[in-house]
Order: sequence, then structure tokens, then C-alpha cells
Amino acid sequence: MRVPINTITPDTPSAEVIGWAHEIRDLGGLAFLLIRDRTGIIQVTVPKKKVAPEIAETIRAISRESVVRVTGMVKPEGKAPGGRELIPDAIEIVSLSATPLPLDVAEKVPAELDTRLDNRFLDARRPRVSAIFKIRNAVQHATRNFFFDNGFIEINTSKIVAAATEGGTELFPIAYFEKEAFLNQSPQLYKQMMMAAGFEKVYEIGPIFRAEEHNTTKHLNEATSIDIEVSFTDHIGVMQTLEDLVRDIYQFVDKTCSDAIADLGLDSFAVPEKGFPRLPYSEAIEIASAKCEEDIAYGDDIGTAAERAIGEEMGRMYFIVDWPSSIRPYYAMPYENDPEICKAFDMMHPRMELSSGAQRVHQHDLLVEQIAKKGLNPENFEFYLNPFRFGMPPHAGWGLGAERLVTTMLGLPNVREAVLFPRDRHRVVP
RNA sequence: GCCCAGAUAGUGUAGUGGCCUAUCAUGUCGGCCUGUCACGCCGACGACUCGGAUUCGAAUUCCGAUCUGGGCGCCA
Repeated sequence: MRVPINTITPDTPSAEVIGWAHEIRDLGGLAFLLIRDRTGIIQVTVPKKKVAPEIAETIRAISRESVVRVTGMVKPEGKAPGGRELIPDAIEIVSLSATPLPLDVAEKVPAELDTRLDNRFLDARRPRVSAIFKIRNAVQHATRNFFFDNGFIEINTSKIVAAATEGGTELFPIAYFEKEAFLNQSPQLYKQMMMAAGFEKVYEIGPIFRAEEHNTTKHLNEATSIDIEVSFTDHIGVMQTLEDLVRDIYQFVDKTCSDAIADLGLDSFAVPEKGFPRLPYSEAIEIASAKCEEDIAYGDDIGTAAERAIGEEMGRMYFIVDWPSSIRPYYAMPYENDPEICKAFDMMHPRMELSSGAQRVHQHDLLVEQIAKKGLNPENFEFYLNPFRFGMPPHAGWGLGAERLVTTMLGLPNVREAVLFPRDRHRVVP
């Protein structure tokens, strides 16, 4: 019976392991074979004169990264990693690996991200890479738990749509029989429709597609969005939900992923403290214009340099609130007493934006007015506007970039590190 | 969309016109080696992205193509 490598202790009498040949060190009369599975590494020690001759022969035939099965006695051994080693009774090559390897799994020689992504299955054999995806798994698990516990309904909406929901962003056109269709850039419209459907609290974890030709370490053309929409609340309410969720995710990762965190070599893993500051846009602009060379004025979008300057000043996760209505989408609810600003927010990590959301406009006529104000034709929004005519409750929501959350949480240098098979400007394979 | 940079063995690199039959590491193959843990030692193998130009001579300069990385804008 095969056992996971990390379950073998110095007290284990005997074991069968199946895993990948991580390294082979042949000293002549004595050989060491390191076997790795997803739980850890164990050393197989082969004193060639004391084991069956066919075992010594098999050892010579093993190439690195082959899948091998070893059964044998476990011996406590201070000199071996993990304080134990395996003395083989039998070794079998289950699947021989070809040589040379396209990249060095043992990480003696680094590989560039591009090489790694071309050979992602090999790259992901490296503990520091698989650790990222174990943590990503915990992030999504914690997210689903959080929403389930808080009475949210998970929805799955179509990624094939007839038109843009928000405008602005470029869409990927696809052939849909005799019609033109697109890959969806956001579940925004569907979430809002479910408010009209009376679901009250919904969330979706799903892909979003954006055909923008950006080329940065924080953009993807296919990303995973954690999206919520909640009725009978406002932006303040969903901001609190967002802060609670993010802290909950960090706590869950902290509690359940200590091995993965250690594999990543993180010195510290800090759960963000309660009470993310709510920084009004106008104050954010003041900080940015004081710290940045370039001219930054009220009404400008917050660019990369400004974002960095403000993040430095804040030094923790924070919200930017009370944005000018002019630079937010038509569906962001303007303040009743000051329609020049709106109930929209961004949630920021000092490094980058993680989420944006708002209380939405739920009044049909106001929405038409807002669409027209943006220079868009309300007639093109029939499909979107229809639910607003038949009893749309007040509601608010946000979208949170799952990859960015993981990237900032783990201090990864590039958002592509947090995606198994990233899609960017140049990459469609594998 | 705009801008910048880069492309050398399987991998990661050195190399600013002749000293390049191209450096180093890792790897692979062969040999030696009984406590390695980046094992060590000896030997071998393996590369200048493509096309054009300049030049007596190009990995190196220039032009074009292809591929790649990054910055900006916009965004999650």
C-alpha cells in the first residue's frame, strides 16, 4: 500500500512510496535516491553490496523525474532528511522520464517564467510552485465557506454574451453559429439580474475575459473574479463584507497552509488588521500630488505612479471611496446630496488594486439618465435595463481579482505565477 | 494602443570587431568513489533566432522579420 511520504516517520517500520526521482547521487558502493511526492521528499539509501543486484542495476537506469516505486524498511537516520531513510527491498521504474529535462525541477539552475510556463507540468512539480496553488485552493475554499456561512447563493452565469456589459474594455469576439458573440468581461449584469430575481445575496467565482493589449506583471487576459451582489444594502455594507472576507481568507490560509507558506520561504504571513481605512478619493489625490512628480488633479484617474505613492503612504490594505461620478461607470450610484461624487470604491493593497465595487443605481429612470450622461445610447441597453422596470431592489456589489489577491498575499513578482495556465498578450499555449 | 529592452548548448549565463575552434554553472553520457544532502574527481557531448547589409574579418555594428520581457495608458 502506497503511503504519502510525509506520513513516514523514523518510527515507521516499513513503507511503499511512489513518486518522482528528485535527485540521484551515486557514490559508488552507496547510492542515494531522493523520491518526491506532493507531500514531501524521502531519501532511499542503497548500499549496493547489501541489496539485491537487480536493485543496484535499476538505480543506474533511473533518470531524474521518472516515476518510481520503492518498498523497503524505514530506518531512523540522523544524517538523512526528515531523520529517516528507506532501505529498498524492491525498486520499480513505473514511468521512465526522457532526457534532457526542459527545465531543472530541482532548481539548481533557475528558469525564466516563459520557459517555466511552456513546461508548466514540470514547473509545478517544484514545491515552491505547487505551494502557490495549494494556497490558491485554500483561498477559494475559504471564500466559499465564508459566503455559504453568510447566506449567499453561489451562481454560475454565462461567459458567452451578445454585447459588452460595461463598455470601455475590449472584448474577445467569438463565432456563435450565425451570430456574433463575445466572451464576458464581467458577471456584473447577471449579478444585478439576480437581484431582480430576489436572490438577495449572490456570489460567483468565475473567469472574466478582457482583450486589452496590456503587457504588465499585474494583468491577465483571462482572470478569475470573485464577484458578489447584495440587495437592501449599500456600498458601506458590501465594503464591510469585502474586508471581512479578505481577513477571513488570510486567517484560513494562515491556519491551514503552514507547509505551503514554508515552501514559499515567506518570513512572515500577516493577517491584515481590522478596519481598513476608508480614504476619500479627494484625499488620495492630495497624497498622490504631494508625492509624485507629475501633475495630478481632482477628476483624474489614479494612475500607476499615484497608486504606488498612495499605497506607500497607507502601508496597508485600504479603500478609496467617494469617487467622482465622471470617472466611474454609469451604474455607480451618485450621492443624493452631491451627485458629482458616487458611492463607488476600490479596495487597494499597497501594491495594486484588488477590487472595485459600488452601490448600484437601481432606479430605471436614473439609470437611463446616467447612461445618456456618459454619451451612450440607452436604446442599446434594453437587455440590461429591462429588469429595472419590474421591481429592482436597492443593491451593491463588487468584484475581487482572485489572482491579484494571491499575488499580493504571497508577494509574488508576477500575477502569472498565481495562474496555472495564464493567458496574456502573447500566450495561448499550453 | 504608445514606449523601452532583450534573443548564445536542454536550463541559466559570460562575451562591445580579430585573442571565439565561444566562458562558467547545471545537465546528459562514460569512468572512479560506502554517508551524500548544490556529493567530489577525471573525460566527453552540447549553442551564437532568421534574412539581408557594412567589413579583409561579425556572437559583437546597421536594417528588416520573428519571438520574448518590461513600462505606460486602462483595468480586477
